Amino acid sequence: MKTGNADRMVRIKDIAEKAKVSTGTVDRVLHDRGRVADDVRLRVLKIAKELNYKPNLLARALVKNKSFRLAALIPDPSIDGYWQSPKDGVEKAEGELKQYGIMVTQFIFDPFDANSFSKTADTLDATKFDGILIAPIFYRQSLGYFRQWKQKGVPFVLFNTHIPDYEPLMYIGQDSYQSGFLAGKLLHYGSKEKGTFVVAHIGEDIQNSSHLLHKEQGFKDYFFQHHLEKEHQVLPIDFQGNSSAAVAGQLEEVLQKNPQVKGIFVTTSKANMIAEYLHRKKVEGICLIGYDLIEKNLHYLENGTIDFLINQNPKGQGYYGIYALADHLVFQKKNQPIKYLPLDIITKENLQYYIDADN
Amino acid sequence: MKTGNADRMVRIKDIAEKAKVSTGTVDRVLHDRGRVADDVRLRVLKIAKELNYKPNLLARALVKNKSFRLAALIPDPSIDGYWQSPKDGVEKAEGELKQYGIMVTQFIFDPFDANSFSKTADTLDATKFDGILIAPIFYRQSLGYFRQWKQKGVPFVLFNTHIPDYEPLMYIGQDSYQSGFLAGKLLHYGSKEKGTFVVAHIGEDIQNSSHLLHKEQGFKDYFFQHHLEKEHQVLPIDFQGNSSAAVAGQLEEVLQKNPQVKGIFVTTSKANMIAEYLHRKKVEGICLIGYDLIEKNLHYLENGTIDFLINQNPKGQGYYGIYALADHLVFQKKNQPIKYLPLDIITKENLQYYIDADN
DNA sequence: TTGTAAGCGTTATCAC
DNA sequence: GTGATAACGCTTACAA
Repeated sequence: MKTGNADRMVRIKDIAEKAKVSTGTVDRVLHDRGRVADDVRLRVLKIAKELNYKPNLLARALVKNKSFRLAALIPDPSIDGYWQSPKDGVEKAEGELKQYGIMVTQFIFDPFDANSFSKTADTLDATKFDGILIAPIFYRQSLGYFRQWKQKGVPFVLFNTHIPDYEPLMYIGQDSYQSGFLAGKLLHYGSKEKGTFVVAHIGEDIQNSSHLLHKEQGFKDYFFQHHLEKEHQVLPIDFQGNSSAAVAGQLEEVLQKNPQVKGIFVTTSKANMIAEYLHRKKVEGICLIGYDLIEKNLHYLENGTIDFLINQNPKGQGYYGIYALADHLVFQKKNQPIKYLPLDIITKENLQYYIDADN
Repeated sequence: MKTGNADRMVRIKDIAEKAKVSTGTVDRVLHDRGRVADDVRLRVLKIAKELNYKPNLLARALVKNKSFRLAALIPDPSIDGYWQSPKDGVEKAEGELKQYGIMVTQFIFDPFDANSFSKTADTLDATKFDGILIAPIFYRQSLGYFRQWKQKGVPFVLFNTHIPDYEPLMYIGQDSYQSGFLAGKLLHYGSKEKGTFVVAHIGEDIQNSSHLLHKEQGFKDYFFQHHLEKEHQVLPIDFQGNSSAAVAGQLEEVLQKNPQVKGIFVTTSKANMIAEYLHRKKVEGICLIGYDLIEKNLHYLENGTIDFLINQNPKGQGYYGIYALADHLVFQKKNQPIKYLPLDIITKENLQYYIDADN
């Protein structure tokens, strides 16, 4: 039977009394604001440590009572529905943090247009914000802004895509390579006999999207590390075009040439396009794995055409992103530099717990 | 481009001014403390609503500065390692909430001894606590305490096992039935040819553990609902005894009698006992699914003997349990009555994200 | 029935 | 360099 430490919280006042100085002095020491004699400084520091002083975040936030303006640069969900979730997460966090003075302004750009990204980022006057959350899906274009923000001392948090240059306050998101590796496991588990697995890249500029290649590499490495290259051929394919019809045409051809295809791993959130074909043609015996719990995918997950979806908790990315900034600004907690969100394996049977309102 | 609402938070003082009364009166109205004229009451209420007043939780918690004593009734992790995680979760939450005056006293009992449970619960003087978190794994024995606590007005939160009688403040945990259903899916996906699936109950008094039966039922229903009863036989077995040796002996017999066993679903956290046998005997072609990320299971997950573990986020159960009480007591937020935690599917390849320090 | 004022722990602004 | 003191928004004695 263990009891939590019952002693009252140590306050600045306690330190002050013990050090025979005023609270103001203690505060200056604790915050390194200078203008304090060296011996006093050391004494206060020592006592603070002895007493294991922990600031009362409540009181701090209360007195600061400053409002913080955050900017969130998010791709347009009406163009790519995937981004609805991070947006929801941002708004959820905003709602919860409003009482701490957090206000979020959203800057929405076209995820398929690097220009739109730049233009939107240009309208964001960094001097007007205390922190920035951004999905830097265009690497080259992002760098310049990072440099500016760093210079101006505006902290920024990355989500979805990691760009370590210029040291963001934090990165929140996925481990692409490992998710591909996981997809390898899931397809192999479901289809152990000899066969071919297709890695389908759909509707993205592969050259500019290194995370898709990471996924592919992880997938290949699964079979490589398990010495399965002989039995299981991996066949990466770039599907051109963004319509179901275009994908269907190319897929038909692939399947004709490779009748021994046992599984398909879609590296983007477009698994529904493959599923549409498989379902319509009543193709059996091909396992299908994709990413992301978007509406269209869920439909095929529920009717059994898609076996698994790997979920990157996109809502959580937006949510924790805003929280990371708030923790930094309001509570002055320090953040870990990287937070990888779990690779959730979603199937029809456990889906409900991942789309519940408050996740 | 959408901007968060910029207006300053409405304070009690604002309402008071508008209603031409003092803050004290507003406070009394808002907290239903009576002693206030009816017309004033209505006026204040109306204005509060108009202004969309939301109390500043920070300030409230700060001034209350009351310490809350919570009791946590948890099974002994040194007897069943599973309980280490909820215990960790409780302690993590305690650490974070200490500054809000939350103190937790742990009451540890033997999970295999209903008597120990009762004795431990007896030592818990409910009048000394402001809230109770409990894993009520003994149904009959729990009821009496619930009744007492309800009577004394001490809020209690359940985790791991749901007992809706006497309306706990909240239940946090798993959906047993659905997890069995999920296990059915996973085994079937990995082994589609004709065969037998064993449902293994290990080391628990089945009659007293209705959740094990719920798991079994969910598992069976998966095959039933997919019209697979003809191809896939489900064979429930109660393994007697708690040692690996005992389990191995019984398992050997089962496998001899049923050479067509394609998968085993262990309804407890003891999958490692089955795995130990399969691994030692180098049995191939049997998929194995169990519960819970305990040390022994992880070993066999990592060497590939266990294919999947279903994780109920046990740490989260302890963590959210304490938080639920804190939200209620400190912040006076209202809780939802049930929080089902996701059924996480864990495999070797995504394990790392679920055992990371801060999950 | 209502108003006033002290105080929660921290920060920030003064005056010394 | 240092110490007093007023705020932040809310609760709660206590006074009126």
